Formats: sequence, structure tokens, C-alpha cells
Amino acid sequence: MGNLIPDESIRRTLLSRLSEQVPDFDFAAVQLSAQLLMFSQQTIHLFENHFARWGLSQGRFAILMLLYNLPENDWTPVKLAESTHVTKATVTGLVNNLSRDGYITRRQHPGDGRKISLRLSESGEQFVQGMIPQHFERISQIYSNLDGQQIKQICDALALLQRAVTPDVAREIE
Amino acid sequence: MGNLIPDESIRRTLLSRLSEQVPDFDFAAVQLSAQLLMFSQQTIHLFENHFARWGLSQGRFAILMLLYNLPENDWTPVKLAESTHVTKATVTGLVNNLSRDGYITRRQHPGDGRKISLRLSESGEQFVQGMIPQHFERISQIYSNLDGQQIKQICDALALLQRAVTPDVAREIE
DNA sequence: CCATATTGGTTAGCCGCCTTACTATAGCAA
DNA sequence: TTGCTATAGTAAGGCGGCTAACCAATATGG
Repeated sequence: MGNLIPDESIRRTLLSRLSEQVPDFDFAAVQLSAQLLMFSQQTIHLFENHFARWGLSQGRFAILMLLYNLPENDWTPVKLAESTHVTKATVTGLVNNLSRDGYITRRQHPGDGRKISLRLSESGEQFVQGMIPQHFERISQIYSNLDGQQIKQICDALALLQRAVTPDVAREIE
Repeated sequence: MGNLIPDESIRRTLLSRLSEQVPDFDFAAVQLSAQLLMFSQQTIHLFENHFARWGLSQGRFAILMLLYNLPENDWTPVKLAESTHVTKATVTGLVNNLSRDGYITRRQHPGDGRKISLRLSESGEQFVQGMIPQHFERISQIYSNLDGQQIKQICDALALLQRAVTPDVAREIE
């Protein structure tokens, strides 16, 4: 629910005060950034709420999906961390909770004593099998009001933004 | 850095496996949702990195801005929570850290023993004063590659999305 | 063959978000 | 006035991110 960005009215007052202090204040850019932040938070919340239906988070879901759909990959914590772009410490935490909940199991990796082999348990498999159709149905529903042309329009806008911002992101992260 | 969404190649394999299992799998919608999630996370990371320059988070920044620019508001934790759309417990945490860092002070509210009056300290004021111009300059810079027409295009796309999704969001949160 | 470096995984601890439960003060109504 | 209710704030504890530090096991190279 929380997005940390004040409402329109406060925001307007804030911006007008700020524009007095900052000489070359770029209204359009600042407005845009607030829009984007709010939108992004909204999107993430949407998915969080969506996943909460099944007691999942994005991270839990990602791991379950990988284990379920690509079981031939012989998943280890490090592989999961690379595939999901989080640190291995974070994976440890997610795996702890998922195994506490009985969805996955840790086994010694045959052949490399350092590695841990992760697999879905019986109940984990059933759980994923049960949720997948609902999950994708709901996802489709969320965007079902958009036709192909509109989706293209949105993708174009995202691409435009990404192109425009990317160099700065790179500089930012440096 | 982490976004929890696997790379293109894994994602493609995943989606093709899934489309076999889910009868009426809506590729476009699922692709769009992944795009949106990634984009949103990227945006939020961009701002997190931006704020990290000054040891700030979105929440810390929001509170400092409100205290600095609207001091006449006689801020209390509850007011801040309402204005920033987070819980009052979260505000307690942020305020704890901000006051530990010497940026803000808590005082008893004269006239209502339940309330706490929050103000910027001397050093907090100086700090904000120093960062504001840099902050807005950088924000402007990030989006400086976009012209007015492009910004409009993006805003239109966001609005389109918001209109399309809103009813579902409402249903989702219910 | 052994010493060193690299890799895999966990732990500990911080942050910011949440919910739930609690205390203290204020307000209101009988 | 007294006693219930509503409001303000904090505390405790969970989650999922992170970094830094650590141990164990493997790889490597002299």
C-alpha cells in the first residue's frame, strides 16, 4: 500500500517551494520521475498482492518456478542466485523458508561436497501444479483490458524510457 | 541490482514449458507483465542508488523533505505516516534512524501528551539544504534525453496502463 | 604433493517494510 | 465524574533485500 510519495496536493506545494530554491528546476523531469516511481511501486504492489494469495513472494515464486519447470538444471543456491539476480545470502533465506514450509528439500550434491542440490518436494510439486493455472489466468486478466495495439504502445514507451535512461543508470551504478 | 526475474533465455524456456501446461496461455499478457515488473524494479533501483549517494532511502528522503519544506505543518509520526503512505510503525523506525543520525529531533507536543513533535535539527537542515540542488539536478539529468513530446508519450502510456489495470487492482486488494 | 586460491554455502547483522499487540493520553457521554 | 472509546506512539517479531565475514571443499600451480 505504501509508496512513500505524498499526494498531489502536498506534492504541488512541495514542488513550488522547491522551484524557488533550485534555480534551474526542471518541472517536467521531476514530475515524470514522481510518476514513474509511483507507477513502479504500484506495479510491484500489484504483484505482491497477487502472490500473497498463495503465501508467496516474488522470490519464493521465482525459485519454485525454476525448480518446477527446469528440474533438469540440477539447481544449487548459487545457480538460483545467478538466475534470479539476488545474492546467495538471500537465496539461503528464501530456501530456508521454502524448506521450512515443506516445498523444497536440500540434499548433499553427489560429486561436489561443497554444493547443495535443491529439489521440489512432493507437496511442493503439487502446490506449484495447483497454482500455475490460476496464476497465469489472473495475470492475463489484469491486462485483459488492453488490446494488441495498446500493448505495443506501452512497450514502445518502456523501450523509449529505457533507451533514454540507460546510460545514466550505468553511470549511476558505476 | 537483483530483480528476481530470470534472463531472456531462461524466461523463454520457462514460458514455452508453461504454455504447454496452461491451456489458454496469453503470451502477450505474460510478457507484458514481466516487462513491467522488470521496468518497475529497475526504476526503483535507480532511485535507491541515487539516494544512497547521501545515505538516504526513499523514506528518509520523504521525511526530510516534508520537515524541511513544510515546517509549518507541525509534523507528528502519524501525519508523516499518512503523508507518505506507510504505517506509523514504519515511521517510528525511520524516525529512530534519522534521529540517531542527528538529522531530526523528537519533542513532547505542547498541548497533547500523546503526540510527538518532529523537527529538523540544525545539522539536518544544513544537510537537506546541501543535497537538494544536487538531487534535483541529477533527477533532471536522468531524464534529460527525453523531449517534451516523448515525455507526453510516456505519460500517456502510463495513464493508459493505469486506467486498464485499476479496476483489477481494486479487486486484487479488495 | 602440498600450499594457496577459488568456489559454495551459511551466519550475523543492518535496513525498511509489514502486522499485531501493547501503553498512555484524550475525548466524550452517561 | 467516571468510565468507555478512540487516537498517538512504540515494541516485538516476520520477511526479504543487502554486505561482510566465515568455514568447508575443491582446483590449481609450483
